[in-house]
Amino acid sequence: MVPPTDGSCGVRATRRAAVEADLLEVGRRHLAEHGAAALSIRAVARDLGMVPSALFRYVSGRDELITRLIVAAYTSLGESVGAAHAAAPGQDLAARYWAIAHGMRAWAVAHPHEWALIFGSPVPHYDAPGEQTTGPGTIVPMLLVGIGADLYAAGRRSPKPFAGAGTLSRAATDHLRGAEPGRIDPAVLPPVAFANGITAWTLLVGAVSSEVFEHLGVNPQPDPLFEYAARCAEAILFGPAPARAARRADRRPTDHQGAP
Amino acid sequence: MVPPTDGSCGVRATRRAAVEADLLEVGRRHLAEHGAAALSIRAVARDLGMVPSALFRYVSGRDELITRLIVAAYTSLGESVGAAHAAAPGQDLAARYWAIAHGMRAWAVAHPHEWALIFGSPVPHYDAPGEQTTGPGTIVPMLLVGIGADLYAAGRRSPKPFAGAGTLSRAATDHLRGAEPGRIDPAVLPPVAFANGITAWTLLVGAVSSEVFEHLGVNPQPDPLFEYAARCAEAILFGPAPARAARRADRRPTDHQGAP
DNA sequence: TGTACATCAGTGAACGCGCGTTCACTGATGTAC
DNA sequence: TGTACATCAGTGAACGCGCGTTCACTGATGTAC
Repeated sequence: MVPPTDGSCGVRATRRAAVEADLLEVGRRHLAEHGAAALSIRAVARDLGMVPSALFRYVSGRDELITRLIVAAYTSLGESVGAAHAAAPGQDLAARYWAIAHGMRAWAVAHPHEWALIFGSPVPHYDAPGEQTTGPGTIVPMLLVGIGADLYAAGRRSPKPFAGAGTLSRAATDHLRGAEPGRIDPAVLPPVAFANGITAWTLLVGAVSSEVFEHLGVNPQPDPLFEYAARCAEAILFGPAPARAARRADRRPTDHQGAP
Repeated sequence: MVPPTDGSCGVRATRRAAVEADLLEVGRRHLAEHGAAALSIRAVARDLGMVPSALFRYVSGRDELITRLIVAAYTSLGESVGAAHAAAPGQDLAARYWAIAHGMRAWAVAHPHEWALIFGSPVPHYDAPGEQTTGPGTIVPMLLVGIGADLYAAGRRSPKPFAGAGTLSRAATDHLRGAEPGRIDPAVLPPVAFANGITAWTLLVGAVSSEVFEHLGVNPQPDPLFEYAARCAEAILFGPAPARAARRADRRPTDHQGAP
């Protein structure tokens, strides 16, 4: 038997990988149960059956644990929504949009505290390291912008809901566009398409947050409110086309509305 | 000199009122500096030059202090936006809308932690008493809905951006409409107008939160992005009218855009 | 006007708690020869 | 194959901290007679 010198297997490496996974898993559970501000190394260690100081073998401190959980949350959201988006037929831009909208909401309802971690107020006493979180954080908005780009590239619609949109500063969007170089070709993406994608994203995030955080009080029947907001976001992304939107709106309810 | 028996003046009443005011003021400052989760009775007492236990004469505990700050924040936002809204000419519905939109953003930028308190993730270990916060929390969205109602009452436009909007459940909106009985006459407010007001509100909150919480990273030039989102919200509220919106968009930048 | 009592604001000490992080240590796993 | 050493995971005690809340108390303010 050849002993592996790279440490990729062996008892130590295996155990370490297992503990690393457990650590994230338990961290996520604590997040879900107590929220981010209450996340404590000691409590996580307790649940792992370890002494608190042992965690410092895996994590440099509380902040790094939070950072990992933020990245994990963004990644989880991105994978979940990305899978739904990929399952939609590529040519049906509206279907791709609705896969994203409903995917976002479904993930948020299933992981409210993780949603709060990434879209709620910043965690106190924690400075987000932008370079680590910006990438995974832009996955979903870029999917929306991508739809706008495909729309534009196909020449099917020039997304110009507002004449004044041309004044939208490039500076305001370039740092986002540059977050994941190569994913979207700037040549086929006019600022207006970009702005529409981001604004649709903003409305969707707002609608989901409103529901998850109960901004409007406890809503006994949240489905119609979200569906309506999502339809407005669709109109923002695709440009104003009342006839098409109306047709879609009449078709949707049977497909997508939640339980009675 | 007639001694007042109602306790409305006198040394004690005067001092008590002063301390009550100081308490809220210091609480607000701590909120602004450290955030809601880190708000502590001991720290506030320190800043008031008091011993921690003294605060229990004014507040039953930490939760009540937070509740008061939440109500104060909602009220401050409502008064600030309400004043801007009232300053706009009543017949110019668009001007009223833009007063609200810019008022919200200005207040949020000036009070980011208070914005986070009411629109960010729920404060850990704190259960919001709905009955106290629902009222002040609906002031601003009701202003927007009010514009929709005026629009409808004036017969200037029937706000029906989506044919499917009729399916919007009354159940989902009635508990909101009932939050402040009498403020808006349900007879002149069809569900669609209500939904448009709430959705515009949702987008505005999302846009402001995106800026304040830096969801998209640090944006070096946030003005155009917000203006764009706000214009989309305007279209949601007023119904799709590209020509009018375009005219408005061309006029706005000089009136409303922020500092160069 | 004066006196006796009630109310109340604020003190200071103490309670038990959980927190993040450090440090020297033990014992198991891996490695070089 | 066997031995000596290095690496590393996890222990257990301890550090100093701030927290919310309680309690008996002092002294000032208000009130009734």
